[in-house]
Amino acid sequence: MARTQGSHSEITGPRIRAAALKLFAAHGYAAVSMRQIAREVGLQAGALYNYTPDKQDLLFSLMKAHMDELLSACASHVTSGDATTRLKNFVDFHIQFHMGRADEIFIAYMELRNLSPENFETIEALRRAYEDTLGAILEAGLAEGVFDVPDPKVTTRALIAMLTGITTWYRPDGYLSPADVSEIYWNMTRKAVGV
Amino acid sequence: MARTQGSHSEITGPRIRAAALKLFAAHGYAAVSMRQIAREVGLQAGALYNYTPDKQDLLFSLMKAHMDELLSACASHVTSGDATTRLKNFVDFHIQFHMGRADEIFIAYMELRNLSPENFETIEALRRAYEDTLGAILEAGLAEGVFDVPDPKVTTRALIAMLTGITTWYRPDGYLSPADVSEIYWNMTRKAVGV
DNA sequence: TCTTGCCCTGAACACCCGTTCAGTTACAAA
DNA sequence: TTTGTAACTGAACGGGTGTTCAGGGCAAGA
Repeated sequence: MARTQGSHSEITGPRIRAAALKLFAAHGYAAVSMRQIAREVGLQAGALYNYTPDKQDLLFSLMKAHMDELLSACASHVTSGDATTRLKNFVDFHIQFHMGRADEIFIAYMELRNLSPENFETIEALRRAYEDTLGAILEAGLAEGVFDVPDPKVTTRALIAMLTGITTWYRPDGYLSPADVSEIYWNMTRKAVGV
Repeated sequence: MARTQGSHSEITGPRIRAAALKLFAAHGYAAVSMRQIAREVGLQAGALYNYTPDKQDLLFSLMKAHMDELLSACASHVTSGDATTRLKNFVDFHIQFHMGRADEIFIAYMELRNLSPENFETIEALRRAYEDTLGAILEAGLAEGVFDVPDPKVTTRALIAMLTGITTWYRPDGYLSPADVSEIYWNMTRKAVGV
């Protein structure tokens, strides 16, 4: 046997990425083998190398794609308005974006240490860019004189940690709708920055 | 060669645990081999099995010890007083306790998925117990009528995520002292619960 | 219909894994 | 000084690792 019936790169490629994402999130990058990923897709391990140069790059490209999507989606949702409006937009966006992407978030935060130094630097820069959009909102609120924030950098990290924590406990079949969660977290955020 | 000079279980045991803690935190449980841990301590891999039945138990006992210490220290620091006082005590305690234990915190949150199901349940129960101490404080504040918290369970998770996030960015050689951090986070917490 | 090349298999490469154990040595108690 | 045992070595076990590659089957274009 060699090439199998109905094999197409435009189908197999995404299936490999989806399987890798799921398995990395469930068991961790180091604990998942290329053979496991291949089995999940119904291939032999060697076939994966038609789609990725190596395992490291598979992880990196998943993380990079996630961060790129995050940044561009953020840029289009959190645009103009006064600082308070933009803060609310940011909170709503962050929650909505993260809620449906538990696996991606898990990997983006947990597997940083399994990236090669250069790859780490790339992802880290994107993460900082995302943090900076919130940081800029807090600075703007300070300039407008509406926020009460002693240290915008620290507050940024505190808020992002708080908001991202949602992914660790939220379940769609729980008693809270996404809108409920958004409201609770927006109120905490709002009060924390003194609005 | 066999037994080496100055070899003592009361010395080697803690050294193995310290090495495992450091390496697990740096590279992840799955990515660290028993041979790496042994090399760090200056032993052969086989010698580790005088101190742990297997690798899984080494991880579990590190996490268990951390959680036990956390709970007992918390119980002795956050005792009596009104809800606001206990909340401040909790925040101060959490920050102070977590600041010097970056490796332990990292493992306790990141390596849960590498625990066997029974071990996971044990650690998870301890984590819930810790969360419940904060939850009880929020409930007490509600009962006293001093906190403005719509959902104590969600607020608990939000606050703990926010506070624990400190370990991901705080560096002792930075521009902020532990007291500075405590003050910033206490103010955010205080305002978030409406005091 | 024939040919080109993409997609995949299956075997192999060299190496690392957790764990076990017979054997050896340093030390403490008698 | 002798003896018992705790502490450790070094080799071995079966199996898994990421990755490469020659070769073969399938589908699309000429």
